[in-house]
Amino acid sequence: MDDAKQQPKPADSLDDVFRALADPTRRALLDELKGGARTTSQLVALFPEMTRFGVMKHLKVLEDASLVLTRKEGRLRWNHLNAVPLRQMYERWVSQYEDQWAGSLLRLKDKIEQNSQGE
Amino acid sequence: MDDAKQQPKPADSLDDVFRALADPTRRALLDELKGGARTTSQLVALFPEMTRFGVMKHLKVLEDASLVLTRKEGRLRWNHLNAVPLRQMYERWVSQYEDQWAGSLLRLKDKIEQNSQGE
DNA sequence: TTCATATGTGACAATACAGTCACCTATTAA
DNA sequence: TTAATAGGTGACTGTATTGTCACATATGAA
Repeated sequence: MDDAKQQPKPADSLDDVFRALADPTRRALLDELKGGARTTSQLVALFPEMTRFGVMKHLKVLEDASLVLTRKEGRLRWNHLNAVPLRQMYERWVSQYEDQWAGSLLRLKDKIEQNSQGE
Repeated sequence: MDDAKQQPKPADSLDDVFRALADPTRRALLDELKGGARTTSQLVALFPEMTRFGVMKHLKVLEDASLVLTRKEGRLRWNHLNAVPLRQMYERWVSQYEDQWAGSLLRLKDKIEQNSQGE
């Protein structure tokens, strides 16, 4: 009876962030940016299996989600990783109390797998 | 020439987790589970805009991603939230050093928005 | 056993998304 | 100015995903 029946998705506040992270190519882009800022062309060169437009579209999705911040310098565009949305996403379900044990479990796991702390 | 040309996605290790979190309904399910374990029927009752099968399919995706752990008790299935994959996902891009400032920025943001720590 | 409740599953339709094409603008060097 | 490089965009197609149906299994109560 109400006309709001075709509402396709609830879409919470961090929707852009989650959708951006759903694609493995975009995650790989963030992996590259973790090492430092990159220009768009540098990123394109790192993904030869995809066209330039494909990479740029992914960058736009990441930028819309504020996961990537950009700064123009002449005709170059430097892409930076922004960790704040990642933190917000994480804290949505993990309170600072639970944080303790989740972090502990992971550190234990890492310790077991690495079995040494060199490097 | 090689027959491995149709590989559709890179798909890193946490792929299931990211894909599971991409859907707002699944995130809403996790929101409910943050308050404590729920049976499948309880969750179905909380989402009247979707069929039972829809909810169960989402639960299966979450379970495959280890974001939800289940325990059977008679004919009830209790669904629990598991925060470990969330932590892994977060730590992929945020080292423990960066963790400092990202967390600080967020706490600052919360402080500004709440403007009181009363609660 | 019989019935009701809670859960599990294969096949299907509508929609959303990833990736591509061709074409365009802006900055730098000669 | 001309040429080369870096970046930007609308429209299209194949595939993946979401949400639905009907049907099936398992546990608990009467």
